[in-house]
Amino acid sequence: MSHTLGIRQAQKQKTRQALLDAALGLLEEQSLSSLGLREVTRAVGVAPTAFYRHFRSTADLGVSLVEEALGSLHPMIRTTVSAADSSEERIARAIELIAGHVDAYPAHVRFIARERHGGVQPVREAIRDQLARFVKEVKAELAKDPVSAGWNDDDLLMLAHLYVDQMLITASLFLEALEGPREERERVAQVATRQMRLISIGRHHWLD
Amino acid sequence: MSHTLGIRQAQKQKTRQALLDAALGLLEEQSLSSLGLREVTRAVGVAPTAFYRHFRSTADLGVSLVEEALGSLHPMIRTTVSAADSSEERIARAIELIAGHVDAYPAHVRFIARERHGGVQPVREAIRDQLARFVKEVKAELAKDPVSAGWNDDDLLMLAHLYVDQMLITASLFLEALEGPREERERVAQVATRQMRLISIGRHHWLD
DNA sequence: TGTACATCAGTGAACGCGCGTTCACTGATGTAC
DNA sequence: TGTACATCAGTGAACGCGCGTTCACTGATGTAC
Repeated sequence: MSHTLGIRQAQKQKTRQALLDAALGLLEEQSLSSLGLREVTRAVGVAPTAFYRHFRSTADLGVSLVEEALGSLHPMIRTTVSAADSSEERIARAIELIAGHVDAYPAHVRFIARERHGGVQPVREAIRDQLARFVKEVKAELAKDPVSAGWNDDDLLMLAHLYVDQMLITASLFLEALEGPREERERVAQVATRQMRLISIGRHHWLD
Repeated sequence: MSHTLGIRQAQKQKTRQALLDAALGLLEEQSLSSLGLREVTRAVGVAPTAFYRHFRSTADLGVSLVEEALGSLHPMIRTTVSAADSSEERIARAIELIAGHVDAYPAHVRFIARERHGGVQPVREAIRDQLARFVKEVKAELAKDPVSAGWNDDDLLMLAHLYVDQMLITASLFLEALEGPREERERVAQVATRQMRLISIGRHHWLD
């Protein structure tokens, strides 16, 4: 059987996760730079001082949230991009995948969109590092694609950036549409699909 | 001669502008949702209560900053986009224009990037409204361009969004590069140029 | 031009409040024998 | 298995501090005559 954590360790992890979850909830209506340690512990139902058993500061908690929000996304990004070009059907699948992720983890998506350019430096850096990894991985996927034959490194990097930024923009638009009517959601999907299509066309004629 | 403000009105405007400038400075290292009214008045050298003679709250001040940062940008955007397609030279000019604006008004650019998805709803809405105006204006410019002959409304809208988002992304990258070495700045310009080129290619083959 | 009154941008004291951080603590869990 | 000691996640009181907001005020500027 697999290794089981001791009772103490298990309880500690549970409290830590409760702090992360509570913070994520509170961050729907404010930025990390105004999030108070006491707010978070109050939401969880522990003493303010318990916070320090898990994080040095709210900035530190923010860095952990970045890992939680983006860390597990790498495999998904890879497969999405490797299938993101060529056929119309593949573009549609990629858009649906983004929409589905926003539906499943709206608070995480909001957090990343908000703090990417937010007021807390270590968190900005953590996000920037994760996005740089995405760009690198997307670039590697693109390099494998026959469509990229003859492309140089700078061109691949440029396209990888374009795809990653496009995904973030689309995710953020789907997020805004969550609170609107159903048709808003479809408008976003339609615009995003056309943009992907235009990028795909540009890609195929790049070396003309 | 032009109408001159009374001494009282002139002094009031001067204080108001000092509050806006001080806030913009303080916002380089934090988000609006954590900006304190007392911080701002302290930086200007007036009593905290003076703040209320000009703004209801820091959120209100933020909305004024949005107007200051984006309100005067519409003519620039229009001309940039109407010249943004077709030749390589025109793309280069557009990129230079963005780089120049970031150099001239880094704090304004940072503020918009930060608060576009930030924690203060009225400010997010003010930015969203201004960007929607940009999209509308860009779309109108694109419609005039011979390259857009035969394009339907949705396609024009999609491309207008793509251009506006691309400008914001590029501006935000130039901003980050301001603190780095000279070569970083040129790397950003190079990537942005190639992306504009790819979009331009996609645009020309859209109706193939 | 001079006078008397109105306006109003900025003042300064006062308030109650929640903040981050410190500290010595408690008691359940873990470990050595 | 039982016992004695160590660990350490979470507690609760206490601290000094800066916050947003209120209020009655002052005195320079504006206006009416």
